[in-house]
Amino acid sequence: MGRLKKVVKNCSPKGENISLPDVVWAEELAKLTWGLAHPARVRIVQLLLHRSSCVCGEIVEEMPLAQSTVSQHLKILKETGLVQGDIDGPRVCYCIKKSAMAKLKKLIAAL
Amino acid sequence: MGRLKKVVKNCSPKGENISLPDVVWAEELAKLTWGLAHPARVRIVQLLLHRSSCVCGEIVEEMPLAQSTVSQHLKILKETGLVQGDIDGPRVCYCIKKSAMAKLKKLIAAL
DNA sequence: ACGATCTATCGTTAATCGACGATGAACATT
DNA sequence: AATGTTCATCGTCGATTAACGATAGATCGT
Repeated sequence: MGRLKKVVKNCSPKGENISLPDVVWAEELAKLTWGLAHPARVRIVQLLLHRSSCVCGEIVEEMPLAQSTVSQHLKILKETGLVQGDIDGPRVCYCIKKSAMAKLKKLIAAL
Repeated sequence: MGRLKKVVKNCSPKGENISLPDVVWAEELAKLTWGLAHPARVRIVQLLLHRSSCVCGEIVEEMPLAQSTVSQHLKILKETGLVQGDIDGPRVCYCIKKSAMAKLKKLIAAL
C-alpha cells in the first residue's frame, strides 16, 4: 500500500512552483557562475582582487597559457559582466566590476 | 627608455604571486560553479532547496526538458558533489548536499 | 511470474569550449 | 614615417556539452 499512485505534493507544502521571475533569476545566476566555471578564470578574478587592477600582460605572465587564450577568458569575463577593461594607451587595464561581484555573492548567498 | 624591460611588480606591493594552494582552491571553486553554470541546473538546485527532497520524476515535470536530459544534468550535479541521489524503491530521491553548498557559499563569499 | 513504472545509459547530432599560432589594429617612442 | 609593444581577433583543431529518442535495468503491484 503506502504509495498513493502519484505522490507529487508531499514535498512542497503549498504547491508552489517555480515562477517566471525564478527563471530569470536562474539564468542570471547561471551566467555569472558560468563566468567562474573555469580554473583560469577563477585565477584571473583572484588576481584582479588581490591587485586592484592589472594590465593584460601581467595577467598573461601569471598564467601558464598563451596570450590569446588569456584574452579569450578575459572576453568571457567581460561578457558575464564580472570584469571591466579600460583602454590605457596601448594596454588594457582590467579590474573587477564590483557590482557584478556583489550580485553574484548575493545570489549565491540567497540560495 | 623609461620602461625597464619588464615592469611586473608595480601592481603587487610585495610580489606575492598565486601559490599552489590558490591553484587548488581555484579548481575547487571552478568545479562547483561549473555545476551551476547552466540554467537548468540552477533550477534543479532551487527546486531541491525549496522542497527538501525530490524524486527525479518530479523534477522532470517541472522542467521543459526530456527525462534523459534532466538525468544528465542530475549526473553533473552529482559529480560536482552538489547533489545526492538516494535510491528509494524504483525511484531516486535527490537532495542537496549541504556540505558542498556550504563550501560553495564559503568560497564565493571569500572572494 | 508479468506488466507497468521509474530512472540511467547509449548512441547520435549540432553546437560550443579551450587551446594555440598567426595576423591585425591601436598606440608610443624614436 | 618607421618600429616596436600591447592586445584582440581569426582560423583551426580536438574535446566537451546539451539535447533528444530509444533502450535497458531495477523495482513495485497484481
